[in-house]
Amino acid sequence: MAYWLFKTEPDTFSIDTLKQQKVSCWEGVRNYQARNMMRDEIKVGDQVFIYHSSCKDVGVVGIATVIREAYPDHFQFDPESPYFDPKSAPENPRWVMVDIEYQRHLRLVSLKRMKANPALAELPLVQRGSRLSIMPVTDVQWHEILQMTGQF
DNA sequence: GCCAACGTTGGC
DNA sequence: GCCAACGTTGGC
Repeated sequence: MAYWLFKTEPDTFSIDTLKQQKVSCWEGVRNYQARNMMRDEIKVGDQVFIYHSSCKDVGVVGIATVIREAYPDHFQFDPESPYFDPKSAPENPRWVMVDIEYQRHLRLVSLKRMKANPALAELPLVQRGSRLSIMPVTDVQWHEILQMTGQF
């Protein structure tokens, strides 16, 4: 079982939306590094921190579980979708998604606090200018962030 | 809204 | 395969 962090803009899709839906696909990842992790490494049962970006309270806000491994993201074929990719062919889909299930909210762990924690210096999120939308989290980092919520 | 940092594209 | 130009991301 591995740990991950998924970024989302809460104006588009928030932890509250996920809680309401209970289960959701994670569509719209259009970055090769992030795609490769979904395609090759993310497994059913993996644990995911949900992170809110581009908003007032930037940081980790909750936990979800992976319930379905990579399969084609159909939005890439939908011309009406903002995630449409005209260069992707249905017989050879370029982009994939996974499904996750809501687990619980966490008390916000802000980016500011994560940046200030030396134990998280290697987290891609904290390293200068990283814009990865999906990134691996080590066991140590996972538990450190959980500790920072003060809730365990 | 600004802007730094990073990814992608395309000409050569 | 290099690299300059361009587009996007995301914190502030």
